[in-house]
Amino acid sequence: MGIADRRQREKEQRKTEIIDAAERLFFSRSYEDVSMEDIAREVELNKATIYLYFKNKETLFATIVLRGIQILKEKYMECMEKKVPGIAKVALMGQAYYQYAQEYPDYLRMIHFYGSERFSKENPCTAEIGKGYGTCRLLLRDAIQEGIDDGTIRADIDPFLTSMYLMISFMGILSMENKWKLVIESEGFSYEQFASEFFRFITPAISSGEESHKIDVKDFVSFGFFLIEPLTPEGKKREKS
Amino acid sequence: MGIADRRQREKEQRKTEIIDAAERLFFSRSYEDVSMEDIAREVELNKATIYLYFKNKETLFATIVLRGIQILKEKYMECMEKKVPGIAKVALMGQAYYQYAQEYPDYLRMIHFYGSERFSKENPCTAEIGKGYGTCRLLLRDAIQEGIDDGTIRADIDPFLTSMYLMISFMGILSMENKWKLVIESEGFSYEQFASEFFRFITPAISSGEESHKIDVKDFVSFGFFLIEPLTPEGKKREKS
DNA sequence: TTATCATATAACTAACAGTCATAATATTAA
DNA sequence: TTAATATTATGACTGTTAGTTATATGATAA
Repeated sequence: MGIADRRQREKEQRKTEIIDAAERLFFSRSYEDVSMEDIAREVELNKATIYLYFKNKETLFATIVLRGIQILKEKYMECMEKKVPGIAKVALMGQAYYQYAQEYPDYLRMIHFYGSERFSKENPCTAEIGKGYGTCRLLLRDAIQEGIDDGTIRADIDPFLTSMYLMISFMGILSMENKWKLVIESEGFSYEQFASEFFRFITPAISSGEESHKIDVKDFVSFGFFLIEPLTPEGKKREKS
Repeated sequence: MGIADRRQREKEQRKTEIIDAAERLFFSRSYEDVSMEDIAREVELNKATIYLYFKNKETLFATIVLRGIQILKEKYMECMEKKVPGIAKVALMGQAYYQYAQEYPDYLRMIHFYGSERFSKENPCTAEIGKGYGTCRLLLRDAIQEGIDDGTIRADIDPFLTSMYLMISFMGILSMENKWKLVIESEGFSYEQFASEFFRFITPAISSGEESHKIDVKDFVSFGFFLIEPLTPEGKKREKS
């Protein structure tokens, strides 16, 4: 069985080599600007060989997207394990998304591109990606439920709907590299401010508002909150004015 | 000058015919699934003729997107003219976006597709589209400012940032036709509930909370609020449970 | 040494965006 | 009316790319 094993290993390795090569190219250029020929050249194989390992270009792309989703999922799971009130877990998940966007901008770009209607084929990866993202949202929902139970999150919201709203907001706000970055900067805000201020904006929508459970944003800065830097009392930090 | 005038008119008309034909196709099929040949066949012209009127496929697509943006812009301007408190204008704009998504799902789909990184070329339409969307956001910002001034919106938020957050949320929530529709429905919610409940969720983040200015959501239902149907007191309307 | 099988490839097809030389048609000038 | 000119339309083309196929290579097993 040793030989068959080795061949299997070699096959997996080849596949990984192809993914790695494709990733290098997709990280630096757009989907349309990377041809299968380019990838073949990068991995030093014939184009047709790639088709022995991947059904098509979409599947190869999706495989890389899946890598990216797995990393995000792990970040979310870590948030859930923290021993903090529910609302803090929600905040941590917001921060996790932000950190992810900083650490893996290319994965995030690919994830969002894959989300566009251009891809919605029935390749097995798509289901896997959906499941990965779904897990993140479920973890967020669980965190919200915890917050409702421990009194830090208002009890009249639905955990599922709220997890959707927050997920969509996170995604929208942290999707667009260059899309609205220019608009934000032209108004005298930094991208960090834009992201961090969002949490201050959304907090009243989530928080139970109970004095006894009230959480000071500054508390969270200490353990790495969504807020990158403590806010001034009046909550404004415009650079120009 | 009559002849030159007529020729100009005829040229404009041809252009419109091409746009109309392309629109019919792009409404029913995706960008990639509509070829320039298809459009040529639809408008009964040679493919090369289309290139006399439009630089390329992207520009033709962008022209249709621009049509869609104009309609949205008009909706937003109407909201701004209403004689209601600032927070109500914000709500009306949320509702305008929802109504738009119901009335023109195909335009909305095209708008969002055009927003993906696939297009970011320097064709003049792109700038025009950006300006159109920008106008909507500016109107929303103005409504927020009005709300701060009249005391219905909390004064510690920045109108610009808040307009960005709300715009991104509206877009995210109303973008995805089928993307999360299945998820929502599998949880026993209707798409309408999903959209309307969002406003109830977000209100505490915007509202000044001043008792004297407090606005009852039911007040808005009467003049066509974002909320499609009055919510039950506990704010839950799950169909299954 | 030879048969078998998986892996790799060169050469191919089909589809599409965009171009160009040429043709058809309308306008102007004689 | 007719010839010259400008405008609009077209068939046939190029170049590129995703994906396929028939064939070759090389390792393993008999």
